[in-house]
Amino acid sequence: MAGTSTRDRILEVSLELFNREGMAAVSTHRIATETDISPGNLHYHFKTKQQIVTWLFRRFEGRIAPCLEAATGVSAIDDVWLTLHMTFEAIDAFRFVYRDIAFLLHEYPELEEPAQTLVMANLIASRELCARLAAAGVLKASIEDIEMLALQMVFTTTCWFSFTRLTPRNARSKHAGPGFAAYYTLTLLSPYVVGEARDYLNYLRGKYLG
Amino acid sequence: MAGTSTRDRILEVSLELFNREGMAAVSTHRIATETDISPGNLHYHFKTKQQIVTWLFRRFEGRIAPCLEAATGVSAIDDVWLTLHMTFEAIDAFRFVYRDIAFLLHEYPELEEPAQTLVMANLIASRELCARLAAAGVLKASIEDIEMLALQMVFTTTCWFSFTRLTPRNARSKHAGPGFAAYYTLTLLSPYVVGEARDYLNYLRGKYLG
DNA sequence: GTCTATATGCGGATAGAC
DNA sequence: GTCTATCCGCATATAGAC
Repeated sequence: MAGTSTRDRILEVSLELFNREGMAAVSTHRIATETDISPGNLHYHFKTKQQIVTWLFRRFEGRIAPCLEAATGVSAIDDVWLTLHMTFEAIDAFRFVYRDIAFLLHEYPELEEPAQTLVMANLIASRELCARLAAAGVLKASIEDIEMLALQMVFTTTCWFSFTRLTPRNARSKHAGPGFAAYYTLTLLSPYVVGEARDYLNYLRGKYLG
Repeated sequence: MAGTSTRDRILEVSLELFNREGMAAVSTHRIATETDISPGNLHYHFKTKQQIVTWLFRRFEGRIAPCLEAATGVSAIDDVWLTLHMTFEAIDAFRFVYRDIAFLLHEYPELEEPAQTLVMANLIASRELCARLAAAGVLKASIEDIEMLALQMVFTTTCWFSFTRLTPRNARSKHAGPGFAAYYTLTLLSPYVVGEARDYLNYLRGKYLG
């Protein structure tokens, strides 16, 4: 942590706390305390709590962008697995965003538009991903199938980690990581996968269900 | 509204406000005002805000229970559509529960166990539903397929309405209702549906994608 | 059961010294 | 840049009269 600016440390600590306890439950006093600075100093760097949230959201956008980029370049199932894993790791690192998204948007309405734009970008990328797989003969799916698959993928990437919060602790350890999330998403595609790509799916199935 | 007790009116107004603006954003003062009573009177009926939330949660459980019951009695696809529709209507009527579930559980940890129990009951019911469809020859799916399908159904029923908040307004009007939610869930089953049951799916597809 | 008035505390934000 | 001290407002919860 030495060498990093106070400003960065505030953002890091905030992210950590927001992820763990939720944005609503973490006060600015708390952030200051855990950063080992005074409330006044915190206010020097960020005039409002909203500014902290907004900065973190921008970082989230920056972290997700290359994942979506990668998604539009796939040509095989294991590419998909990789990009899904990347994406879920990014979302996991900023899980406070989708954790209670309704509250976040209610509190800071300015984030509604960028949040929706992000989801829309995700939808477009997912659609492209499915279309490419279909073109490559990995997927056998109609236009309508692809549309629904893309929607399923976006829904899953945005909401999965919120859902794991609702599964009992023992099951949660099994479902909580980005690995299972990626596997889960792949199973959405699996009924449409044809040819030797199935082998890869079966390999993953053994890994996550065995 | 005449004839209903003040206590019931408080619960109704709270539900309405919680659903619309989120539990965190609605104060007890606000509830009192909208119920046309004083804060003191509110406190006479419910000592704490938590008691209101807990009571509403119990009502939610009561509303969901028959839906899960119905789910375990299906034998054809249109039964599924009916029970899904029922379920989504129930969840929609109490959408504040899953709206920011992480916040709710953080604020009132006593609800964590009942909430997880509810999700688990939903999972068991979904599993049973899929198994019955498979036994009836409507679904062609392995044990592992059924396990994942059940998980997909639970995930969708609990998180779908939170997700719709993230789609832009024009798309939202299309996706927001219980009808589309039920259709979406059915498409998760559709790749496994065999025989004449497909006709029903195509009928629904025309209705929701056309 | 219902009211008015108020206690109490917390969270966001700020002032001003160093 | 960083601190201490503090203001302000809101939300929960309560007291006590009617």
